Formats: sequence, structure tokens, C-alpha cells
Amino acid sequence: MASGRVNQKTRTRHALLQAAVDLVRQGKPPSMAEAAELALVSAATAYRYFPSAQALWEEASLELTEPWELDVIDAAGEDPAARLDAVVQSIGWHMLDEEVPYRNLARASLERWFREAGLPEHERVPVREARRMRWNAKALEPLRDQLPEPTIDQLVNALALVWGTEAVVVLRDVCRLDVEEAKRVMLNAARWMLEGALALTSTEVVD
Amino acid sequence: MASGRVNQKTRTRHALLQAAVDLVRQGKPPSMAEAAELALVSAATAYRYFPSAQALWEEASLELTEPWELDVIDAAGEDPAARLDAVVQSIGWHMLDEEVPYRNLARASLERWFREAGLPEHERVPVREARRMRWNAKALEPLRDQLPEPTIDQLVNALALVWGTEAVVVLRDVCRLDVEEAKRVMLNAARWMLEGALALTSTEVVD
DNA sequence: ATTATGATGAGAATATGGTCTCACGTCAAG
DNA sequence: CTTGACGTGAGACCATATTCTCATCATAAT
Repeated sequence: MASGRVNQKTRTRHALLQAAVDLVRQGKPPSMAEAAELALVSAATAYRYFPSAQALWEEASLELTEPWELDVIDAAGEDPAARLDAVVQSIGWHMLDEEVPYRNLARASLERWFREAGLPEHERVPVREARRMRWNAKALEPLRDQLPEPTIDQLVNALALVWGTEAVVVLRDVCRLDVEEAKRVMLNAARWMLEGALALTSTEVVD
Repeated sequence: MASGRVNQKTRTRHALLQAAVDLVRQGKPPSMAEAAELALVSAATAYRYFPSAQALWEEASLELTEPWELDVIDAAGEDPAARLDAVVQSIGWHMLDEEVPYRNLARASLERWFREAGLPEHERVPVREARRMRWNAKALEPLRDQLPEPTIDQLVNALALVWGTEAVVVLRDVCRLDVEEAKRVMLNAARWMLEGALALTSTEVVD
């Protein structure tokens, strides 16, 4: 027996998570009290399942994230540009359509940096698992024999600048674009970045 | 008479700000109490000058920001690439060297977005004054007659993705690069973006 | 130097986020 | 069906951030 009363526990957990998901959707700030109330659970119990409102919000946001499959890329063919387009148009654009949860994740990781800033190197949580990098790498696979290894690595990193949560924040808050304009810029930025890398690769690179 | 006792007030204000600046430099989390103590001022007084610890920290971070002059750009000559390099190498790289205050500003503006998310359109603070855009626009001025207006606008926005606070966060946290690698990628990303825009401008643009 | 104005300090008061305690009721193994 | 382990609720409790109150003291104008 794992430990009696498994159903009860998963039920409460789901109720809490679901409540948090609803609140996140509404852009509400993290609040254990509010989530607990909505989940018809006492605050004390809520804290037994999630260490803090932040944590709950973060998990709820993750819940609102699409579980993209790497297939989209291969489905786009062998042309790196087309593959990159596919990534940006599916994931990148989706982020622009669903800003809130992604902003939550961005905030969470930023906050974590400050919290752990002064701490010893060990005793740190695996901050972010950069899914983004995998997508970029996968999209650029066909370039393996056209570009030198280090250039590809740099390009993968550079593309991480162009689409993703932070890009959403930049395009919306800094550039003050509406969602449609932001999508256009994001896509063009990705295309330009790739094209530029291909064009400049022979000449100057690095500082 | 503006309102007696002006000196006294500016003195306390400066003391507080200076204390906060020191604490920000050390990466300390916002704390009115700590800043007040360091400034030899009571907490109550501190709150008379700044509405919250967050606000004080934000202003202190702004203080640690370099007051860059647009001159750097013209000094780089007429070549857009060189002008862009100048911007990235001065401002962008500086941000990588002085992460803390910039991260503070990023966090502050992100938090503000959430705080004001549910609010009526009016009653909002002018969130961010995008200095970044001005720099990019200025750097690209020589392109005025080579590229169509809308393309330049898009490029200005796209470049905002490549260098700036959010770019610092991406390169350091998501890509997990050390400062030197991050500098190289940031510079190359900017160069690629420009080159790509020049190369693709005639063919496909926008979605 | 005197004084009225207004800045300040100390600490009480409030709000909020999170922890702890313990009595209660329920689920599941027997 | 019984029963004991275990999840839960209610509220006390603590810590921190911000506000309030009022007495005190410094400063600028006289």
C-alpha cells in the first residue's frame, strides 16, 4: 500500500491546481487564500500541498502551457527557414496569444534568481529547463553540414532571444505592439536572424 | 518660497537613495527597514519619501544605470553595422556587466504589469519609456533611404529583442552562458539581424 | 534670538503571507 | 463493522510590510 487515502489527496491537489489555473487565467496575483477558498479547501491544507502561493501559481501557469511535440518541426520539411517558421508560428505565436501564464513563468524565474542570488552555488534549484534551446537546435538540424558547430550553437542561443517569454514582454511592453504586430515582428526577426547567420557566416563572427 | 526646509528634504531623500543604491549593488532584496537604517533615518520617514520598498529599489536601480549619450553612435561613423556594434558594445555589454540593477528594473516592470492587469485602461502609469527604441532608430538612420519605412520600424523592434534587460536574462538564465559568451552572442545576434534584414528585404517580409 | 511651520522618530496599529497545533471525522485494512 | 492512521478545518501564532499618531525637534522667516 503506497499510503492510504490516495484518491482524497489527488482530489484536493487537483481542486487546488484547477482553482489556481482559473485565477491565473484571470491574471490575478498569487494568493493562497483565494485559491483555497475557490477550491473549497482551508488555507492550512493548501499550504500542505504547495509551499507558497508563488509555487502554486507557477505550477498552474505550467498547466496552461501547451505540451508541444517536436513533430511540428519535421512536418515542416527540410528547409531550415521553414522549420524555424513552424516553431515560431506554433509556439512563439501561442505565447503571444496566451501572455498571462508565460509572464507568470518569466516572473517566477526572475524572482528565483534574486532569491538565490546570494546563496552558495549548491543548494540551488535547477532554475529553468530550456525547452526553447531544444526547439531551436532541432529546427536547425539540417544546417549541421553547412555551418560550423560553434556557429550553430551561437545561432541557437541568438534565436532564444527572438521568440519566448521574454520576447513577448519586449514586444508588448517595450515596443508596445499589439498582438498581431508582435507576431509579425517575431516571425521576421527569426527569419532575419537565420538569414543573417547564413550570410555572414563566412566573414566576421564573434567579437 | 517654494516650501521651507527644502535642503533638509533633499538631504534625506539623497541619503535614502544612496543607501538603497548600496544595497542594490549587493543584490539585497527590497527592504525599506534596511535602507532606512543604513540612511540613519526612521522607517516612517522613509515611507514619506518612497511609497514602497519596491519603488525605492527601482529608483536606486535606475540610479545605477549609465546615462548614455547618443553620441557614441555618430562617433561610429555612417555604416549601420558599425553604429549598431557601437550601441551593443557600449550599452548592451554594460548591461551584462551590471546585471543586478537591470534585472531589478525588469522585475519591477513585469510586476507592474500584473498589478495593473485587471485595472481600467486609464489610471495606469507610463510603464516603460523605451530608451532602447531610440537607440536602435538612431543607429539605423543611415538606412533611411535603403529600406522602406515599415521595414525599418520592424527592424528597430526586432533589435529590441536582441539587446537589453530581457536579452540579458535570456542569455544568462535560459542559455546559461557566462558573461563573455553572452557578449559574443549578443553582438553576433545584432549583426545577423541587421544583415538578414538587408538580405531579405526585397523578398519575403511580414507573414 | 524667537517662533511658527513642518520634518522627524518611536512605537502602536493594521494587513497580509505563512506556520503551527490540535480536535475532528473519514477512509481503508482487518 | 470496527478501528486506527491520516487528511482536514479552525484558529492561534509569528513575521514582515506599511500606515498612523503624536510628541519632539530643526529650520527659515522674522
